[in-house]
Amino acid sequence: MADVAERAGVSTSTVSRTLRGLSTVSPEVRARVEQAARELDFAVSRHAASLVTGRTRNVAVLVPTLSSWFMGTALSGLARVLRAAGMELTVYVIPGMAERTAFFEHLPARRNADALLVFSFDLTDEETARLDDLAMPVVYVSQHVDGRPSVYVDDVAGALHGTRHLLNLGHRRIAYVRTEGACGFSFSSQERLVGYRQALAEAGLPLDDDLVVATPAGDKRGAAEAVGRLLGLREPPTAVFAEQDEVAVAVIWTLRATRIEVPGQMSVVGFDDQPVAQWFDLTTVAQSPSRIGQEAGELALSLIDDPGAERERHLVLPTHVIPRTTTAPPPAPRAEPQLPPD
Amino acid sequence: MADVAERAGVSTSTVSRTLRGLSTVSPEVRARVEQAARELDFAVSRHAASLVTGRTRNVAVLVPTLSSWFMGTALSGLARVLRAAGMELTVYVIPGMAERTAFFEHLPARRNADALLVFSFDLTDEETARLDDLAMPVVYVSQHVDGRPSVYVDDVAGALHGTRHLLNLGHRRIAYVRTEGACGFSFSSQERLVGYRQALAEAGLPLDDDLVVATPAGDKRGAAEAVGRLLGLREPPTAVFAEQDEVAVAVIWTLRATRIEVPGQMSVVGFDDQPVAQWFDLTTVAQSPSRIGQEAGELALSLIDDPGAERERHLVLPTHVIPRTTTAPPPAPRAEPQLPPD
DNA sequence: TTGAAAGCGCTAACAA
DNA sequence: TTGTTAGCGCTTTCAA
Repeated sequence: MADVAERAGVSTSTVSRTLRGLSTVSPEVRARVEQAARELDFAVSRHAASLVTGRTRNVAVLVPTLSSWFMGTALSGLARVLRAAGMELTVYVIPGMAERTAFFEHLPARRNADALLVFSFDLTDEETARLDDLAMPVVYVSQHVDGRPSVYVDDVAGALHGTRHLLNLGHRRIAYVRTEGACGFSFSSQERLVGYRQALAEAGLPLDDDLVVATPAGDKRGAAEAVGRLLGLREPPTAVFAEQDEVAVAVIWTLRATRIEVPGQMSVVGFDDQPVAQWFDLTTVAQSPSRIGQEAGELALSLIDDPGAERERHLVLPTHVIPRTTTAPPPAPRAEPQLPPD
Repeated sequence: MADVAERAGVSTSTVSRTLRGLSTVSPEVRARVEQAARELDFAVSRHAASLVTGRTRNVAVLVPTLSSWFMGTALSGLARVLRAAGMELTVYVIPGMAERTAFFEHLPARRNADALLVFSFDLTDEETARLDDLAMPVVYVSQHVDGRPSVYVDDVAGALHGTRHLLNLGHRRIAYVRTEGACGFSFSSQERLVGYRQALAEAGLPLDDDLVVATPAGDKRGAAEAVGRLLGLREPPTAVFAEQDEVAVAVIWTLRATRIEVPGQMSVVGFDDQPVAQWFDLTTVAQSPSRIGQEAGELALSLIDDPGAERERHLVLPTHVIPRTTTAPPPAPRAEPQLPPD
């Protein structure tokens, strides 16, 4: 910066003021400084700047992975609003327990970011408490933490509507396939199951635990086992509500391999509306991670500007059912022996 | 840090030495300092540290998007090696031309990162030159830039082997479906087409431009048009090599909707081995973005430590064909009128 | 093995 | 409107 100042024949303060766009610089001087900065390819050191301002112009995110549709899409949405605000994005990827422990022990984001967005973790109270004394706004995404700003999709309503869609088609035996082992995502998982149960209760149907099975996400083998359990029931389901599209697709795969027609003999509903849902023409509950990322980013920015505001703001985003071709009315019941035809 | 020093009854220099793991600290003092740091939840300000060391312990990446399988997986691999090295990861998402121009104009990474990884862009010479005087190592990923460190998959060989697989099955009319409009990814795109042509040339087959069609990635409609053009040829293909799995899936979708059997009447090969390839049981050329990310990260770290080394290192990663159920020998040719049977 | 002091590159308060 | 000066929180000589 001293170089720029010298070349423009001004002091470093003036260079600083010019480069930050402060209005207290005369046009001629501004022009000279900008010219000099361009010629010298000068870029302000954010480090030096934040040392004195205390603001880093950097937002940190904590994510379990980068390689999922949800995370990729959400972070793209977030990145857009941060870029527009001139903020940078630092990503902490915490795939397992060891890394998680290390992160919470050292909290490396401390003093190195202006805000932290925590995605899709099911935090312990202790971990939440650690984040509380981080001295920066923390926004919880895809989870709700009481008394802290959170952005999430209405999983309960989504599952409720998806299940209702099946009920409205006439299904009475509806299974729920949840994911297991997807530690960190268990939050949405719980909520969706609640919505499913709520729909059944509404319809006056009993909750049959045999109809709730689990499988690791995206695993053909596990899905086959889960479907196998359902098909082996005394009274098997005529429809399946899957916690995620990937699970729905695995279920459909298994059913088709067994020559069980979808939706002829079994209807399937997913949750997400990932690209794969289109390829399978899957009826699904759509959510918009990109919107989630965007809203979370905007909330974080507003908290940075005014740490008092919206401290307890919960933003609940909507979902909507997209009917496609994997749902239909249940097959006609088999002739029931005890009732003579006509 | 002053607080920690006071609490431990030492100078800030000693705290600094302790926290950086320097060996010139006596065990008792080290214990006291670590204790104090823990009690005060102290984390070093990277900003202040880098101001004096000149190293930021931060690696920047430039990516066109975060919401693709390739990027998500590659960045996960990269994040792993960076975390192990105690480096942080800053992501610049540059989805369009406007953002790209802005990035290259200001080069915000300058002085704010120790290295830059540029993913999947087809850079102009001018842009490359800009990056050259960034005063930090720049690693090019998924592209080769002469004389600069690059990490990429052997797209030519991949497409060559994929096409050969079709040739070996007996196919002679093989179409190539490329993506268009996916600006920034055009590099791999070109290379794969080269591999395809090479395979045909090897087999002594003519290059028929009618067999090369384009479609926007992941677009059902566009794929239908492209497939339509192929099916309308005087001599339609019996197999399709698709530049990416997503395109292959769209092609299969269209074919099946038209009651053209895959692989009975048309074989299809993809490139990537994304999860969707499994769901479609797609024969494909597999690459490992996670490995790419990892290697790129390691290369960047080594360049940071020793800017002289490996300055021109090109790391070319292998691919392999995964045969699944979308490829088979071509259908028996129709009876040819001019030859009497037997 | 430890401490004192200088200074990294910037911004902010104050003076001019 | 501009310049001078102090100091942000560290690391790094250099001296002890």
